[in-house]
Amino acid sequence: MEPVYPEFVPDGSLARGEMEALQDDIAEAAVFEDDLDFDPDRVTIDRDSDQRPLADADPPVIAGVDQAFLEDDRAVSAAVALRAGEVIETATAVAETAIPYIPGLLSFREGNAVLAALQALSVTPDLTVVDGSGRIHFRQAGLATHVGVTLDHPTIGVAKNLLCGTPREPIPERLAEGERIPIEADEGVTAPDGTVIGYAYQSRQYDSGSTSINPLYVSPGHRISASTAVDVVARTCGGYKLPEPTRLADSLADEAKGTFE
DNA sequence: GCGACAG
DNA sequence: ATCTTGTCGC
Repeated sequence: MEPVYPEFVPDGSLARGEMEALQDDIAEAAVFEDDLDFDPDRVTIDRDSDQRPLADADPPVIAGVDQAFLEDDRAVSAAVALRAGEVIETATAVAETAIPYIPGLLSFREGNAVLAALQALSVTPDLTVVDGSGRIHFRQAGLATHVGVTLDHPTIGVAKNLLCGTPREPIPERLAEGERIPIEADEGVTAPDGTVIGYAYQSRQYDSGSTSINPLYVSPGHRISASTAVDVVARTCGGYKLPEPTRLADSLADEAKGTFE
């Protein structure tokens, strides 16, 4: 995979206003509806789902990317590609973090590392799960959207915290596993008020007890709708809070740090 | 001026 | 994100 729109490749030397203007352009080019080359219902991490003799096609390849940071100004990005829960390829890459972490401008800090890791993959995933937000972003151009549009590749953003937007209903202390609550655009988002820009999704929950797990915040990156994005994430979670592609990329990024030190 | 803010 | 051992609760 390589950039289809080089003009969207994150440039950390831009002025803040220019970065935000670029995000507006990216949001304009983003497609927040299903435009996939595979059937999302065929997404699975069940290794045995492919044992049917007459399966008409291979399950789609889903990739996950995550970053870890070196002590200098470099980010290590790891990409893991899976087909039916089977790791078929991994790749890592490093890139400079031109700017510090600034809410709303994350893609200008980590975007190049992500693009480098995805380019290092020889396989072209059918969809990539990115750590961070997609459409749940002030200008509807979070890391997942920025990367997806730049590559014109289907992406989903999975964040552990909500950046902006308003839950349709207050998030309870404890959500049951599988529950999803729409996140709607408000005054702080450049989308019509009430637009569903993502979902709070409870990927895992303890059966009972005092402690509970927080939900994930899933949003479309590019070429997928908010509801399909949650469905896909639900299909890739296997007993852990994070979807398998992201979880594996997370640990790989940590291991890879030693390689670039 | 205050508050809120992915990783 | 990152610094970090044990520890409380499934």
